[in-house]
Amino acid sequence: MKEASNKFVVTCRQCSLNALCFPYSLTFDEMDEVDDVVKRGKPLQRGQELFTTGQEFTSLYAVRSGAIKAYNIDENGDEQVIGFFLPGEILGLDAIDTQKHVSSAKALETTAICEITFSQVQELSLKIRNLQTHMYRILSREIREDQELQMLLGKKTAEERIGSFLMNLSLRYEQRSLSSTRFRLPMARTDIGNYLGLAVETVSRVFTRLQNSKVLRVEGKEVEILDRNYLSKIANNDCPNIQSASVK
Amino acid sequence: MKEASNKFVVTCRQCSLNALCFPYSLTFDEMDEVDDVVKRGKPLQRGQELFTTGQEFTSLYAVRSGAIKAYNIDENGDEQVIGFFLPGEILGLDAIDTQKHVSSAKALETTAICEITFSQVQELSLKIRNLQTHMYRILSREIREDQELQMLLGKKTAEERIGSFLMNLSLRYEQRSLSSTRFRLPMARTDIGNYLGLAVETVSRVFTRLQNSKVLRVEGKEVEILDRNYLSKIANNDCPNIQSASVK
DNA sequence: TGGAGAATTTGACCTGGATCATTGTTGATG
DNA sequence: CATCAACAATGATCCAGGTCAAATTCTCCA
Repeated sequence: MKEASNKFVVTCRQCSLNALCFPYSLTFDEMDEVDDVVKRGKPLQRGQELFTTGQEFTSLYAVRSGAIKAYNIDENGDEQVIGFFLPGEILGLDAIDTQKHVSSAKALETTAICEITFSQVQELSLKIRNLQTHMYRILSREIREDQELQMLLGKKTAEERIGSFLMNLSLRYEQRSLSSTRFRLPMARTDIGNYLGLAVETVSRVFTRLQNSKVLRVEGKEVEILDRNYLSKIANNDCPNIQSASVK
Repeated sequence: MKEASNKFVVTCRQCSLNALCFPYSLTFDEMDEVDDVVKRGKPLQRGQELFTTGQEFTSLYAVRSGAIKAYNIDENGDEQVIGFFLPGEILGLDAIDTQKHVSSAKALETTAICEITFSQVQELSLKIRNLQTHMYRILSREIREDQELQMLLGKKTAEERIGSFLMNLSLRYEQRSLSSTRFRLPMARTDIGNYLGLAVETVSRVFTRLQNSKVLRVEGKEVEILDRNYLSKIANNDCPNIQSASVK
Protein backbone atom coordinates (compact mmCIF):
# COMPACT_ATOMS: atom_id res chain seq x y z
CA MET A 1 0.00 0.00 0.00
CA LYS A 2 1.13 3.42 -0.90
CA GLU A 3 2.09 5.73 1.94
CA ALA A 4 2.53 9.44 1.92
CA SER A 5 6.24 10.16 1.84
CA ASN A 6 5.67 13.16 4.06
CA LYS A 7 3.26 12.75 6.89
CA PHE A 8 1.75 16.19 6.21
CA VAL A 9 0.91 15.31 2.62
CA VAL A 10 -2.38 13.52 2.10
CA THR A 11 -2.51 10.96 -0.70
CA CYS A 12 -5.59 10.62 -2.89
CA ARG A 13 -6.31 7.37 -1.11
CA GLN A 14 -6.37 9.13 2.24
CA CYS A 15 -8.11 12.27 1.02
CA SER A 16 -11.63 12.70 2.29
CA LEU A 17 -12.57 14.31 -0.99
CA ASN A 18 -11.60 11.44 -3.25
CA ALA A 19 -15.23 10.51 -3.83
CA LEU A 20 -15.86 13.97 -5.31
CA CYS A 21 -12.59 14.51 -7.10
CA PHE A 22 -10.50 12.81 -9.79
CA PRO A 23 -10.28 9.38 -8.20
CA TYR A 24 -14.06 8.90 -8.13
CA SER A 25 -14.94 5.25 -8.75
CA LEU A 26 -11.33 4.16 -9.14
CA THR A 27 -9.87 1.14 -7.37
CA PHE A 28 -7.16 1.77 -4.77
CA ASP A 29 -4.51 0.70 -7.24
CA GLU A 30 -5.84 3.02 -9.91
CA MET A 31 -6.03 5.76 -7.32
CA ASP A 32 -2.36 5.31 -6.58
CA GLU A 33 -1.57 5.69 -10.27
CA VAL A 34 -3.39 9.01 -10.28
CA ASP A 35 -1.73 9.94 -7.04
CA ASP A 36 1.70 9.53 -8.60
CA VAL A 37 1.10 12.36 -11.04
CA VAL A 38 -0.61 14.75 -8.63
CA LYS A 39 1.49 17.71 -7.55
CA ARG A 40 0.66 19.41 -4.26
CA GLY A 41 2.18 22.85 -4.08
CA LYS A 42 2.18 25.17 -1.14
CA PRO A 43 -1.15 26.80 -0.40
CA LEU A 44 -2.26 29.94 -2.18
CA GLN A 45 -2.82 33.00 -0.05
CA ARG A 46 -6.03 35.03 -0.26
CA GLY A 47 -5.97 37.00 -3.49
CA GLN A 48 -3.19 34.96 -5.07
CA GLU A 49 -3.79 33.79 -8.62
CA LEU A 50 -3.70 30.17 -9.71
CA PHE A 51 -3.70 31.03 -13.41
CA THR A 52 -4.76 33.93 -15.59
CA THR A 53 -6.40 34.42 -18.95
CA GLY A 54 -4.07 33.83 -21.86
CA GLN A 55 -1.64 31.71 -19.89
CA GLU A 56 -0.69 28.40 -21.46
CA PHE A 57 -2.84 25.50 -20.31
CA THR A 58 -0.94 22.54 -18.94
CA SER A 59 -2.83 21.25 -15.95
CA LEU A 60 -6.15 20.75 -14.30
CA TYR A 61 -6.45 21.80 -10.67
CA ALA A 62 -8.50 20.37 -7.83
CA VAL A 63 -9.31 22.40 -4.76
CA ARG A 64 -8.22 20.57 -1.60
CA SER A 65 -9.27 23.22 0.91
CA GLY A 66 -10.34 26.83 0.71
CA ALA A 67 -12.18 28.39 -2.21
CA ILE A 68 -11.37 29.72 -5.66
CA LYS A 69 -13.08 32.33 -7.79
CA ALA A 70 -12.95 31.97 -11.58
CA TYR A 71 -13.41 35.15 -13.58
CA ASN A 72 -12.76 37.00 -16.76
CA ILE A 73 -11.72 40.55 -17.45
CA ASP A 74 -13.39 42.12 -20.48
CA GLU A 75 -11.73 44.78 -22.59
CA ASN A 76 -13.30 47.57 -20.54
CA GLY A 77 -11.40 46.15 -17.59
CA ASP A 78 -14.60 44.92 -15.94
CA GLU A 79 -14.53 41.65 -14.12
CA GLN A 80 -17.09 38.93 -14.79
CA VAL A 81 -17.22 36.14 -12.24
CA ILE A 82 -17.73 32.76 -13.88
CA GLY A 83 -17.89 30.49 -10.88
CA PHE A 84 -16.73 29.49 -7.43
CA PHE A 85 -14.88 26.28 -6.68
CA LEU A 86 -15.05 24.40 -3.39
CA PRO A 87 -12.94 21.50 -2.11
CA GLY A 88 -13.13 18.49 -4.43
CA GLU A 89 -14.05 20.57 -7.47
CA ILE A 90 -11.94 20.80 -10.58
CA LEU A 91 -10.82 23.90 -12.48
CA GLY A 92 -9.30 24.47 -15.86
CA LEU A 93 -11.69 22.34 -17.92
CA ASP A 94 -12.58 25.30 -20.13
CA ALA A 95 -9.01 25.52 -21.41
CA ILE A 96 -8.60 21.99 -22.77
CA ASP A 97 -9.89 22.97 -26.18
CA THR A 98 -7.88 26.13 -26.75
CA GLN A 99 -4.81 25.03 -24.79
CA LYS A 100 -4.79 28.50 -23.28
CA HIS A 101 -6.59 29.57 -20.17
CA VAL A 102 -9.67 31.54 -21.10
CA SER A 103 -10.35 32.65 -17.56
CA SER A 104 -8.43 33.54 -14.45
CA ALA A 105 -8.60 31.92 -11.04
CA LYS A 106 -7.84 33.50 -7.70
CA ALA A 107 -7.94 32.27 -4.11
CA LEU A 108 -10.74 33.74 -1.99
CA GLU A 109 -8.99 32.54 1.16
CA THR A 110 -5.97 30.37 1.97
CA THR A 111 -6.41 27.51 -0.48
CA ALA A 112 -4.64 24.22 -1.05
CA ILE A 113 -4.56 22.88 -4.58
CA CYS A 114 -3.74 19.58 -6.26
CA GLU A 115 -2.36 19.92 -9.75
CA ILE A 116 -2.45 17.25 -12.41
CA THR A 117 -0.90 17.66 -15.84
CA PHE A 118 -3.52 17.25 -18.51
CA SER A 119 -1.34 15.17 -20.80
CA GLN A 120 -0.97 12.73 -17.92
CA VAL A 121 -4.74 12.69 -17.48
CA GLN A 122 -4.98 11.81 -21.15
CA GLU A 123 -2.43 9.03 -20.86
CA LEU A 124 -3.94 7.57 -17.73
CA SER A 125 -7.47 7.77 -19.04
CA LEU A 126 -6.51 5.69 -22.06
CA LYS A 127 -5.31 3.01 -19.65
CA ILE A 128 -7.84 3.37 -16.85
CA ARG A 129 -11.31 3.05 -18.29
CA ASN A 130 -12.93 4.34 -15.09
CA LEU A 131 -10.87 7.49 -15.25
CA GLN A 132 -11.97 8.19 -18.82
CA THR A 133 -15.58 7.64 -17.86
CA HIS A 134 -15.15 9.92 -14.88
CA MET A 135 -13.51 12.64 -16.95
CA TYR A 136 -16.42 12.55 -19.39
CA ARG A 137 -18.80 12.82 -16.46
CA ILE A 138 -16.94 15.72 -14.86
CA LEU A 139 -16.96 17.63 -18.13
CA SER A 140 -20.61 16.81 -18.74
CA ARG A 141 -21.57 17.92 -15.26
CA GLU A 142 -19.82 21.23 -15.76
CA ILE A 143 -21.85 21.74 -18.95
CA ARG A 144 -25.09 20.90 -17.16
CA GLU A 145 -24.31 23.25 -14.30
CA ASP A 146 -23.40 26.05 -16.68
CA GLN A 147 -26.75 25.55 -18.39
CA GLU A 148 -28.56 25.79 -15.08
CA LEU A 149 -26.82 29.09 -14.50
CA GLN A 150 -27.89 30.23 -17.95
CA MET A 151 -31.50 29.52 -17.05
CA LEU A 152 -31.04 31.49 -13.87
CA LEU A 153 -29.50 34.47 -15.63
CA GLY A 154 -32.03 34.40 -18.43
CA LYS A 155 -35.21 34.26 -16.44
CA LYS A 156 -35.06 34.68 -12.73
CA THR A 157 -35.70 37.66 -10.47
CA ALA A 158 -33.11 38.96 -8.03
CA GLU A 159 -34.64 37.01 -5.16
CA GLU A 160 -34.78 33.79 -7.17
CA ARG A 161 -31.15 34.20 -8.13
CA ILE A 162 -29.98 34.67 -4.58
CA GLY A 163 -32.20 31.79 -3.50
CA SER A 164 -30.77 29.47 -6.13
CA PHE A 165 -27.27 30.55 -5.27
CA LEU A 166 -27.70 29.82 -1.58
CA MET A 167 -29.44 26.50 -2.21
CA ASN A 168 -26.66 25.51 -4.54
CA LEU A 169 -24.02 26.30 -1.93
CA SER A 170 -26.07 24.54 0.71
CA LEU A 171 -26.20 21.35 -1.37
CA ARG A 172 -22.52 21.51 -2.13
CA TYR A 173 -21.61 21.91 1.53
CA GLU A 174 -23.92 19.04 2.36
CA GLN A 175 -22.09 16.80 -0.12
CA ARG A 176 -18.91 17.68 1.70
CA SER A 177 -20.42 16.61 5.03
CA LEU A 178 -20.59 20.17 6.24
CA SER A 179 -23.67 21.89 7.55
CA SER A 180 -26.17 22.63 4.83
CA THR A 181 -27.88 25.30 6.92
CA ARG A 182 -25.00 27.21 8.44
CA PHE A 183 -21.96 28.18 6.48
CA ARG A 184 -19.57 30.94 5.67
CA LEU A 185 -19.67 32.64 2.28
CA PRO A 186 -16.07 32.68 1.08
CA MET A 187 -16.75 35.44 -1.45
CA ALA A 188 -17.59 39.14 -1.18
CA ARG A 189 -21.04 40.52 -1.95
CA THR A 190 -19.58 42.13 -5.05
CA ASP A 191 -18.56 38.70 -6.33
CA ILE A 192 -22.01 37.26 -5.65
CA GLY A 193 -23.66 40.12 -7.49
CA ASN A 194 -21.26 39.92 -10.37
CA TYR A 195 -21.76 36.17 -10.67
CA LEU A 196 -25.55 36.44 -10.58
CA GLY A 197 -25.82 39.46 -12.86
CA LEU A 198 -26.98 41.78 -10.08
CA ALA A 199 -25.66 45.02 -8.58
CA VAL A 200 -24.02 44.69 -5.15
CA GLU A 201 -26.69 46.90 -3.71
CA THR A 202 -29.36 44.50 -4.90
CA VAL A 203 -27.58 41.59 -3.25
CA SER A 204 -27.48 43.51 0.01
CA ARG A 205 -31.12 44.44 -0.19
CA VAL A 206 -32.27 40.90 -0.98
CA PHE A 207 -30.22 39.60 1.93
CA THR A 208 -31.86 42.03 4.33
CA ARG A 209 -35.29 41.32 2.87
CA LEU A 210 -34.81 37.56 3.30
CA GLN A 211 -33.55 38.21 6.78
CA ASN A 212 -36.61 40.29 7.68
CA SER A 213 -38.92 37.56 6.44
CA LYS A 214 -37.07 35.03 8.64
CA VAL A 215 -35.74 32.98 5.72
CA LEU A 216 -32.11 33.70 6.55
CA ARG A 217 -29.95 34.94 9.32
CA VAL A 218 -27.00 36.80 7.87
CA GLU A 219 -24.07 38.12 9.84
CA GLY A 220 -21.37 39.36 7.54
CA LYS A 221 -20.19 36.29 5.68
CA GLU A 222 -21.90 33.85 8.02
CA VAL A 223 -25.25 32.62 6.76
CA GLU A 224 -27.86 30.52 8.48
CA ILE A 225 -30.73 29.17 6.44
CA LEU A 226 -33.86 29.23 8.57
CA ASP A 227 -36.50 28.36 5.99
CA ARG A 228 -34.93 25.94 3.56
CA ASN A 229 -38.34 25.10 2.10
CA TYR A 230 -38.99 28.63 1.01
CA LEU A 231 -35.51 28.98 -0.40
CA SER A 232 -35.82 25.76 -2.32
CA LYS A 233 -39.19 26.87 -3.66
CA ILE A 234 -37.95 30.17 -5.05
CA ALA A 235 -34.80 28.47 -6.33
CA ASN A 236 -36.48 25.64 -8.19
CA ASN A 237 -37.96 27.45 -11.06
CA ASP A 238 -35.57 25.38 -13.06
CA CYS A 239 -36.12 21.83 -14.13
CA PRO A 240 -36.79 19.78 -10.98
CA ASN A 241 -35.10 16.57 -12.07
CA ILE A 242 -31.82 18.38 -12.50
CA GLN A 243 -31.97 19.29 -8.87
CA SER A 244 -32.69 15.76 -7.70
CA ALA A 245 -29.92 14.42 -9.90
CA SER A 246 -27.31 16.57 -8.22
CA VAL A 247 -28.40 15.60 -4.71
CA LYS A 248 -26.42 12.57 -3.73
CA MET B 1 -11.53 2.07 -48.97
CA LYS B 2 -14.91 2.09 -47.38
CA GLU B 3 -17.88 2.84 -49.63
CA ALA B 4 -21.38 3.87 -48.70
CA SER B 5 -23.63 0.84 -49.06
CA ASN B 6 -26.37 3.13 -50.26
CA LYS B 7 -25.42 5.87 -52.64
CA PHE B 8 -27.71 8.34 -50.82
CA VAL B 9 -25.98 7.79 -47.51
CA VAL B 10 -22.89 9.88 -46.92
CA THR B 11 -20.09 8.29 -44.90
CA CYS B 12 -18.07 10.30 -42.41
CA ARG B 13 -15.18 10.16 -44.84
CA GLN B 14 -17.29 11.79 -47.54
CA CYS B 15 -19.08 14.19 -45.25
CA SER B 16 -18.15 17.83 -45.74
CA LEU B 17 -18.61 18.40 -42.03
CA ASN B 18 -16.10 15.83 -40.83
CA ALA B 19 -13.59 18.51 -39.91
CA LEU B 20 -16.10 19.99 -37.47
CA CYS B 21 -17.72 16.85 -36.17
CA PHE B 22 -16.70 13.63 -34.43
CA PRO B 23 -14.03 12.53 -36.88
CA TYR B 24 -11.96 15.69 -36.43
CA SER B 25 -8.23 14.92 -36.67
CA LEU B 26 -8.78 11.21 -37.23
CA THR B 27 -7.05 9.23 -39.96
CA PHE B 28 -9.23 7.77 -42.72
CA ASP B 29 -9.03 4.35 -41.11
CA GLU B 30 -10.04 5.71 -37.74
CA MET B 31 -12.83 7.63 -39.42
CA ASP B 32 -14.17 4.41 -40.86
CA GLU B 33 -14.23 2.87 -37.40
CA VAL B 34 -16.35 5.75 -36.19
CA ASP B 35 -18.45 5.52 -39.31
CA ASP B 36 -19.33 1.90 -38.53
CA VAL B 37 -21.15 2.88 -35.36
CA VAL B 38 -22.93 5.95 -36.70
CA LYS B 39 -26.65 5.53 -37.31
CA ARG B 40 -28.33 7.80 -39.84
CA GLY B 41 -32.08 7.82 -39.35
CA LYS B 42 -34.62 9.52 -41.52
CA PRO B 43 -34.74 13.29 -41.20
CA LEU B 44 -36.72 15.01 -38.49
CA GLN B 45 -39.55 17.25 -39.60
CA ARG B 46 -39.88 20.81 -38.31
CA GLY B 47 -41.12 20.66 -34.74
CA GLN B 48 -40.24 17.00 -34.24
CA GLU B 49 -38.35 16.14 -31.08
CA LEU B 50 -35.01 14.37 -31.04
CA PHE B 51 -35.13 13.70 -27.31
CA THR B 52 -36.86 15.17 -24.28
CA THR B 53 -35.99 15.90 -20.67
CA GLY B 54 -36.02 12.86 -18.46
CA GLN B 55 -35.54 10.41 -21.31
CA GLU B 56 -32.76 7.87 -20.86
CA PHE B 57 -29.46 8.94 -22.36
CA THR B 58 -27.90 6.50 -24.78
CA SER B 59 -26.46 8.48 -27.66
CA LEU B 60 -24.85 11.65 -28.79
CA TYR B 61 -26.25 13.30 -31.90
CA ALA B 62 -24.57 15.30 -34.62
CA VAL B 63 -26.53 17.63 -36.86
CA ARG B 64 -25.95 16.79 -40.53
CA SER B 65 -28.25 19.42 -42.02
CA GLY B 66 -30.95 21.73 -40.71
CA ALA B 67 -31.01 23.16 -37.19
CA ILE B 68 -31.94 22.03 -33.70
CA LYS B 69 -33.14 24.00 -30.68
CA ALA B 70 -32.24 22.73 -27.21
CA TYR B 71 -34.48 23.84 -24.39
CA ASN B 72 -35.87 23.11 -21.00
CA ILE B 73 -39.35 23.39 -19.58
CA ASP B 74 -39.48 24.65 -16.00
CA GLU B 75 -42.18 23.66 -13.57
CA ASN B 76 -44.30 26.66 -14.50
CA GLY B 77 -44.41 25.25 -17.99
CA ASP B 78 -42.19 28.01 -19.34
CA GLU B 79 -39.65 27.18 -21.95
CA GLN B 80 -36.02 28.21 -21.61
CA VAL B 81 -33.93 27.93 -24.75
CA ILE B 82 -30.44 26.62 -24.01
CA GLY B 83 -28.88 26.69 -27.43
CA PHE B 84 -29.09 26.22 -31.17
CA PHE B 85 -27.20 23.52 -33.06
CA LEU B 86 -26.03 23.84 -36.63
CA PRO B 87 -24.61 21.19 -38.99
CA GLY B 88 -21.48 19.58 -37.57
CA GLU B 89 -22.40 20.37 -33.96
CA ILE B 90 -22.98 17.78 -31.29
CA LEU B 91 -25.89 17.48 -28.87
CA GLY B 92 -26.48 15.45 -25.76
CA LEU B 93 -23.21 16.20 -23.98
CA ASP B 94 -25.05 17.54 -20.94
CA ALA B 95 -26.58 14.11 -20.27
CA ILE B 96 -23.41 12.03 -19.99
CA ASP B 97 -23.14 12.63 -16.28
CA THR B 98 -26.71 11.91 -15.22
CA GLN B 99 -27.41 9.30 -17.91
CA LYS B 100 -30.75 11.04 -18.43
CA HIS B 101 -31.42 13.88 -20.78
CA VAL B 102 -31.65 17.11 -18.83
CA SER B 103 -32.95 19.08 -21.79
CA SER B 104 -35.10 18.57 -24.84
CA ALA B 105 -34.17 19.02 -28.47
CA LYS B 106 -36.46 19.83 -31.35
CA ALA B 107 -35.96 20.41 -35.08
CA LEU B 108 -36.40 24.02 -36.21
CA GLU B 109 -36.64 22.86 -39.80
CA THR B 110 -36.19 19.56 -41.65
CA THR B 111 -33.06 18.19 -40.04
CA ALA B 112 -30.83 15.21 -40.68
CA ILE B 113 -29.06 13.68 -37.71
CA CYS B 114 -26.23 11.23 -37.13
CA GLU B 115 -26.55 9.21 -33.96
CA ILE B 116 -23.68 7.55 -32.13
CA THR B 117 -24.14 5.42 -29.05
CA PHE B 118 -22.17 6.86 -26.17
CA SER B 119 -20.91 3.50 -24.94
CA GLN B 120 -19.41 3.03 -28.38
CA VAL B 121 -17.80 6.44 -28.15
CA GLN B 122 -16.29 5.32 -24.87
CA GLU B 123 -15.00 2.07 -26.33
CA LEU B 124 -13.60 3.70 -29.42
CA SER B 125 -12.00 6.55 -27.53
CA LEU B 126 -10.07 4.06 -25.40
CA LYS B 127 -8.63 2.65 -28.59
CA ILE B 128 -8.31 5.76 -30.71
CA ARG B 129 -6.28 8.32 -28.86
CA ASN B 130 -7.25 11.11 -31.26
CA LEU B 131 -10.89 10.47 -30.62
CA GLN B 132 -10.44 10.73 -26.87
CA THR B 133 -8.54 13.97 -27.31
CA HIS B 134 -11.23 15.28 -29.59
CA MET B 135 -14.01 14.32 -27.18
CA TYR B 136 -12.23 16.19 -24.40
CA ARG B 137 -11.93 19.18 -26.69
CA ILE B 138 -15.57 19.10 -27.75
CA LEU B 139 -16.69 18.97 -24.14
CA SER B 140 -14.27 21.70 -23.16
CA ARG B 141 -15.42 23.91 -25.99
CA GLU B 142 -19.02 23.53 -24.93
CA ILE B 143 -18.03 24.66 -21.43
CA ARG B 144 -16.18 27.65 -22.81
CA GLU B 145 -19.08 28.65 -25.02
CA ASP B 146 -21.54 28.31 -22.16
CA GLN B 147 -19.34 30.61 -20.12
CA GLU B 148 -19.33 33.18 -22.90
CA LEU B 149 -23.10 33.07 -22.84
CA GLN B 150 -23.03 33.55 -19.08
CA MET B 151 -21.00 36.70 -19.54
CA LEU B 152 -23.48 37.91 -22.11
CA LEU B 153 -26.48 37.21 -19.89
CA GLY B 154 -24.84 38.67 -16.83
CA LYS B 155 -23.66 41.94 -18.21
CA LYS B 156 -24.72 42.96 -21.65
CA THR B 157 -27.45 45.29 -22.87
CA ALA B 158 -30.16 44.17 -25.30
CA GLU B 159 -28.27 45.54 -28.28
CA GLU B 160 -25.02 43.89 -27.21
CA ARG B 161 -26.80 40.56 -26.79
CA ILE B 162 -28.33 40.67 -30.25
CA GLY B 163 -25.00 41.80 -31.67
CA SER B 164 -23.13 38.94 -30.02
CA PHE B 165 -25.77 36.50 -31.15
CA LEU B 166 -25.57 37.58 -34.77
CA MET B 167 -21.75 37.67 -34.76
CA ASN B 168 -21.71 34.20 -33.28
CA LEU B 169 -24.01 32.87 -36.01
CA SER B 170 -22.00 34.71 -38.62
CA LEU B 171 -18.79 33.03 -37.48
CA ARG B 172 -20.43 29.63 -37.34
CA TYR B 173 -21.77 29.98 -40.88
CA GLU B 174 -18.37 31.12 -42.02
CA GLN B 175 -16.78 27.97 -40.57
CA ARG B 176 -19.27 25.97 -42.63
CA SER B 177 -18.20 27.80 -45.79
CA LEU B 178 -21.48 29.65 -45.96
CA SER B 179 -21.88 33.37 -46.24
CA SER B 180 -20.96 35.15 -43.03
CA THR B 181 -22.94 38.25 -44.01
CA ARG B 182 -26.15 36.87 -45.44
CA PHE B 183 -28.01 34.03 -43.83
CA ARG B 184 -31.38 32.79 -42.72
CA LEU B 185 -32.23 32.62 -39.04
CA PRO B 186 -33.65 29.15 -38.51
CA MET B 187 -35.35 30.13 -35.26
CA ALA B 188 -38.27 32.39 -34.39
CA ARG B 189 -37.85 35.77 -32.69
CA THR B 190 -39.39 34.25 -29.58
CA ASP B 191 -36.57 31.70 -29.44
CA ILE B 192 -33.93 34.36 -29.89
CA GLY B 193 -35.42 36.44 -27.09
CA ASN B 194 -35.80 33.47 -24.82
CA TYR B 195 -32.22 32.38 -25.46
CA LEU B 196 -30.81 35.85 -24.84
CA GLY B 197 -32.95 36.64 -21.82
CA LEU B 198 -34.97 39.32 -23.63
CA ALA B 199 -38.65 39.80 -24.41
CA VAL B 200 -39.67 39.15 -28.03
CA GLU B 201 -40.68 42.76 -28.37
CA THR B 202 -37.20 43.86 -27.41
CA VAL B 203 -35.69 41.60 -30.07
CA SER B 204 -37.98 43.14 -32.66
CA ARG B 205 -37.17 46.65 -31.57
CA VAL B 206 -33.42 46.08 -31.60
CA PHE B 207 -33.67 44.55 -35.07
CA THR B 208 -35.49 47.59 -36.41
CA ARG B 209 -33.11 49.93 -34.62
CA LEU B 210 -30.08 48.17 -36.12
CA GLN B 211 -31.80 48.25 -39.46
CA ASN B 212 -32.45 51.98 -39.23
CA SER B 213 -28.82 52.62 -38.39
CA LYS B 214 -27.76 50.61 -41.46
CA VAL B 215 -26.04 47.86 -39.48
CA LEU B 216 -28.41 45.15 -40.69
CA ARG B 217 -30.93 44.48 -43.36
CA VAL B 218 -33.62 42.20 -41.97
CA GLU B 219 -36.40 40.66 -43.99
CA GLY B 220 -38.30 38.15 -41.93
CA LYS B 221 -35.79 35.41 -41.19
CA GLU B 222 -33.29 36.60 -43.78
CA VAL B 223 -30.52 38.73 -42.34
CA GLU B 224 -27.81 40.66 -44.08
CA ILE B 225 -25.01 42.14 -42.03
CA LEU B 226 -24.05 45.50 -43.50
CA ASP B 227 -21.69 46.81 -40.84
CA ARG B 228 -19.84 43.82 -39.46
CA ASN B 229 -17.36 46.11 -37.73
CA TYR B 230 -19.99 47.77 -35.63
CA LEU B 231 -21.59 44.44 -34.80
CA SER B 232 -18.29 42.97 -33.78
CA LYS B 233 -17.57 46.02 -31.65
CA ILE B 234 -20.79 45.84 -29.66
CA ALA B 235 -20.46 42.06 -29.43
CA ASN B 236 -16.90 41.95 -28.16
CA ASN B 237 -17.35 43.14 -24.67
CA ASP B 238 -16.23 39.67 -23.78
CA CYS B 239 -12.68 38.49 -23.64
CA PRO B 240 -11.11 39.17 -27.04
CA ASN B 241 -8.83 36.15 -27.19
CA ILE B 242 -11.79 33.82 -26.87
CA GLN B 243 -13.14 35.30 -30.03
CA SER B 244 -9.95 34.87 -31.97
CA ALA B 245 -9.59 31.32 -30.75
CA SER B 246 -12.93 30.31 -32.21
CA VAL B 247 -12.17 31.79 -35.60
CA LYS B 248 -10.51 29.14 -37.71
C1' DT C 1 -5.02 49.27 19.70
C1' DG C 2 -5.98 52.80 16.36
C1' DG C 3 -7.11 54.20 12.14
C1' DA C 4 -7.22 53.96 6.95
C1' DG C 5 -9.29 51.80 3.38
C1' DA C 6 -12.32 48.39 1.85
C1' DA C 7 -16.73 46.23 2.10
C1' DT C 8 -21.50 46.55 3.19
C1' DT C 9 -25.84 48.68 3.94
C1' DT C 10 -29.38 52.00 3.14
C1' DG C 11 -31.88 55.69 0.84
C1' DA C 12 -33.42 58.44 -3.28
C1' DC C 13 -33.99 58.52 -7.84
C1' DC C 14 -33.97 56.95 -12.70
C1' DT C 15 -34.03 53.97 -16.74
C1' DG C 16 -33.82 49.85 -19.85
C1' DG C 17 -36.43 46.69 -20.96
C1' DA C 18 -40.79 44.05 -19.50
C1' DT C 19 -45.63 43.89 -20.10
C1' DC C 20 -49.94 44.76 -22.22
C1' DA C 21 -52.56 45.87 -26.22
C1' DT C 22 -53.18 46.29 -30.99
C1' DT C 23 -52.25 45.78 -35.71
C1' DG C 24 -49.85 44.00 -39.54
C1' DT C 25 -47.56 39.81 -41.95
C1' DT C 26 -46.58 35.38 -43.35
C1' DG C 27 -46.86 30.82 -44.59
C1' DA C 28 -49.16 26.35 -44.12
C1' DT C 29 -53.34 23.83 -45.43
C1' DG C 30 -57.77 22.45 -47.19
C1' DC D 1 -56.06 30.89 -53.56
C1' DA D 2 -58.64 31.93 -49.46
C1' DT D 3 -58.37 31.32 -44.64
C1' DC D 4 -56.56 30.90 -40.28
C1' DA D 5 -53.02 30.63 -36.85
C1' DA D 6 -48.71 31.62 -35.68
C1' DC D 7 -45.32 35.18 -35.93
C1' DA D 8 -43.63 39.94 -36.02
C1' DA D 9 -43.74 44.92 -35.31
C1' DT D 10 -45.00 49.01 -32.86
C1' DG D 11 -46.92 52.05 -29.33
C1' DA D 12 -48.02 53.14 -24.37
C1' DT D 13 -47.18 52.32 -19.77
C1' DC D 14 -44.85 50.50 -15.74
C1' DC D 15 -41.54 48.60 -12.55
C1' DA D 16 -37.45 45.73 -10.97
C1' DG D 17 -33.35 46.60 -10.38
C1' DG D 18 -29.50 49.82 -11.72
C1' DT D 19 -26.97 54.01 -10.43
C1' DC D 20 -25.43 57.56 -7.43
C1' DA D 21 -24.54 59.25 -2.88
C1' DA D 22 -23.80 58.80 1.87
C1' DA D 23 -23.50 56.50 6.24
C1' DT D 24 -21.86 52.49 8.75
C1' DT D 25 -19.24 48.53 9.73
C1' DC D 26 -15.67 45.44 9.09
C1' DT D 27 -10.48 44.10 8.63
C1' DC D 28 -6.03 44.05 8.85
C1' DC D 29 -1.75 46.06 9.63
C1' DA D 30 1.64 49.09 11.88
